[in-house]
Formats: sequence, structure tokens, C-alpha cells
Amino acid sequence: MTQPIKTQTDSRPTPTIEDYLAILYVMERDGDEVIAARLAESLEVAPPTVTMTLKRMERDGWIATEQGKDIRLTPKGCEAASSVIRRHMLTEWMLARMLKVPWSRVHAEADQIEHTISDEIETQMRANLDDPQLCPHGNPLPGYEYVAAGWLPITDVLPGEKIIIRRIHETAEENPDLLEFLETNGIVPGAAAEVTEVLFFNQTLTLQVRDCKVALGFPTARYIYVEKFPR
Amino acid sequence: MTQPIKTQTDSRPTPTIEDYLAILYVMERDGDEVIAARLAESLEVAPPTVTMTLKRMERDGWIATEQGKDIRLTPKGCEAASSVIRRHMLTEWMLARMLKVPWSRVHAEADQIEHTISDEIETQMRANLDDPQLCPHGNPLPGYEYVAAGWLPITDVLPGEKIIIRRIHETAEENPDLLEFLETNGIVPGAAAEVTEVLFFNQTLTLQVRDCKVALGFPTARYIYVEKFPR
DNA sequence: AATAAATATTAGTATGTGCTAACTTTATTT
DNA sequence: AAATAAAGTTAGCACATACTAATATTTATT
Repeated sequence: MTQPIKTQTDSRPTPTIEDYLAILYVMERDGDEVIAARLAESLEVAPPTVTMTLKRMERDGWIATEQGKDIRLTPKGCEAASSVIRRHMLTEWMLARMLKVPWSRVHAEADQIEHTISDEIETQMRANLDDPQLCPHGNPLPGYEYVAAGWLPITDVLPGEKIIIRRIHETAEENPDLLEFLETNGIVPGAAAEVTEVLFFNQTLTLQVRDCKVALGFPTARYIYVEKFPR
Repeated sequence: MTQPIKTQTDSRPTPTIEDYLAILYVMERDGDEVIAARLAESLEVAPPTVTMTLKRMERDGWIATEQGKDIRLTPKGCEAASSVIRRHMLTEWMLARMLKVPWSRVHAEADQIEHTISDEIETQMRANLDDPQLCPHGNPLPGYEYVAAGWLPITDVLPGEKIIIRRIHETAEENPDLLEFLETNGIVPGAAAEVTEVLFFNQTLTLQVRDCKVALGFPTARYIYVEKFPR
């Protein structure tokens, strides 16, 4: 008899728990307040669902709650979160490069596929996709946060400054309409642009990308990170 | 407000139901007896689980049971089964060709991923994988059964006959050890071989593949389909 | 300090998917 | 025909994941 081998894939959290872990990881990384209400919004589930799921997560050692206060990932939870985020981002690259799925769509598709990628497939992805440090939207793979550390929100740029678009934050990726708008207007990592106008009273910021002008609302603009053009 | 669009992916059966549908499809295709006991074996679940799941499937219109007798796919069930089998086989090709996953492993991996492939990704796979009619193991995509119709089990070949390996049946794909054995010995679709010996008393059949001899047990051999060498 | 808003929890319910134990029904073989 | 084997079902249970309604708690604002 051949013994069934317990693979890492078997000991993975469920897709639901992986979703929670990934959001918690990004919240912690960004220094945001980690509370259940935010999770309920991000995941589009009712608050009691979050309460119960967090209880199970604590029971299973993915998170720890400081005397009922804020939620923190345990080392094990952090590991698991890193893993699913890595699989997500590698899947995005696979879809974009190998299957030519539009940039604005890869995130939503990868959100499903990520949970079914084994360690072996992850290894193959890495090898065949040049071991990327950033996802197609410019967000860093876990462990490569330093690569993105120097970029700043485009809201911090003064009119007249030339910039390179570097990153669309994970939060903005949740909005497919926005992604399509950005893609259509060439606002994707690597694009050169110039901030032409900032209208505080209107909460908009106008960009010149190639030969077209695009106005971004401030809430959107906060999720677009750029590199100041090397003069 | 943008209306959320109800995609086909939303109306898909659950992964569990897709698994049942795919097995039922193959059983029907091959003219096998379609009974719950066979499903329980294939799916490695207890018989009562099958009873309950089949009830839900009938309730939801995926299958119909002739006065409590044999199980048949409804047109809707057949559609859904074809869809998941297609996604499975396209995923296998993607893994093999794009991610260079070994031939003997792609089936098991695709078994998970298939459920998370949207119609859009399926379209992209088809376009970027040359619209295959057969999976990497030589089994036909739904609708292309005629492509495989002329091949026969290697048990029907007489010693001395030269053949081309064309197909490893789905049932054999469930056995990873067997697949690895076949791969190691070059028994994969397209390989030229010669049946050198058939030992009925021993229930084995010996093949010459390239420069090595391989003995196959009859139960295995029944799942290997071949084309007689064009003389 | 009082009110309002935001957040969290409890209680009760539902559904899908699994299990074991026990029992019945149907087929096969002696 | 009787015995055995195979197949199917019922009953009872468990767990993850969702929900609503109601309540409690905490934080913020007037």
C-alpha cells in the first residue's frame, strides 16, 4: 500500500480563512486599524459572520486578540497569509502573461484561483514567471515590501511634476470599474505621467498620460503610488 | 450605480456537484452502469453522502432518475458536466505547456483548479492553447468523442503488432502512481510501441517502447487505448 | 453629560457537505 | 429457496459558512 502523503495543501486554511488572512496581512502591513467592521466591508459579509469566523480563526491559531482588543496575525497566520498573497500575485502574472487576460481583470480571476494553487504549481509559476517581486498592479509580494517603500501617493505630488506610475494599491483592485478606467487611460505601472492640476475645492487631480488628460478623484488618487521622475 | 452582473460563474454548481457531474458524464459516455455505489468509490465518500447529494442534484435539475432506477444527466446537467470537463482539460494543457508541470501531475492539480476557471479564462485558454480536442492524456473534450472513437484498448492487440499509444482513460488518471509509472516508461500519447508478449495466465501484456520492455497488468492495460500502426 | 453613531455580540436559523450505525432492499450465488 | 453479497436509505450528528433580528458596548459628537 502506498501511504497517502499529507501535503502542505491539506493543512491549508479554507478559502474563506485565506481571504480573511490576506486582508488582515495588508491591514497590518499598512498600519491600518484592524477591526471586524473593516473586514465585514472588505469581504462583503454581515458583521456577525465576521465575529464567528474570527473566533474560529483564534481557536485555530491564525490570529490572536490582545485582551479582546485588536486582532493580530500569529506567526502561523502570517505565514499562511503570505502564502495565499504570493499565490494570488503569481496567478495574476500567469493570467496576464500566459493567457493574455486584460490587466484590469486578472485580480478578480486570481481571487478564485489562488486557493487551488498547490506548492508545486507555485514553484512552477515562480520559475516560469521570472520570480517577480511585484504583482501586475505594482503591489509587493510578501517579503518585498522594501521594493515599494520609496513610492508615494500621487496626492503628495505637486502640479507640474513628472512622475512614473508604480503601484495601484490592493484596496483599489477591489473595484473592477476603476481598474478598467485606469487601464483604458494608461494609468498602469511603468507609465510616465505629469500632474497638471490639483483642485482641492473639487477633490480632483489631473494627470497628463501620453496625449490625454485624466482627472482622478482624491479617494482614488490616494491609492495610486508613483515615483518622482528622475531629473 | 453600476449593476452587479450575474455571470455564468455565479450560476455554476458547487465544486462538489461539478465533481459528481463530471463522473456521471464519463460513465454515461462509456455506457457504464450509472449507480451510486460507483460514485461513492470514485469520489471516495460514504454511500449515504452520495444518496443525499444525488437528492439535491435531482432537486436542482442536474439529474433525473427513471422511477428510482438509473441516474441520467438532464440537458442542463450535461451542459454543466461538459463545461467542467472542458475546463479541467484546458487547465491540464495550461499546466503542462505553460508551467511545465510533469504530465503525470497535471490531472491531480487541474482537479482543484478547474472549479475556479471562469468562462473568460476558459476562452483565453482555448485561444492560447490551440483549441485542443484531446487532453494531455488523450481523452476527448466533450463534443470530440469521435476523435477517439477509432482507438482500442491495448488488450485487443495481438503480440507482434506495432501500435501508437493514443489515450490513457480518465479512470486510470485517478491513480498518480500509475501515471508516474507510465510517464517514466514513455507510455504517453503519441509514443510508438510494439506488443511483444501477452500472458493470459499471468494477466500481463508486455510492450516494447523505444529501447525498453514494460509489463502491464490487464486491468491497467484496459485503460490504455492505441491506434494500430499504419502499415 | 447626553445623544448619536459605530462596532460587536448573542441567539436562532439555514444550507452544503461530510460522517457512522443500523436497517432495508435488491441481486447473485450456492 | 435460502443464504450471501451488494446497494441503497434513514436517522442522527458535526462543522463551516452564511443570514436576520435584537441587544450590548464603545466611541464620537453635540
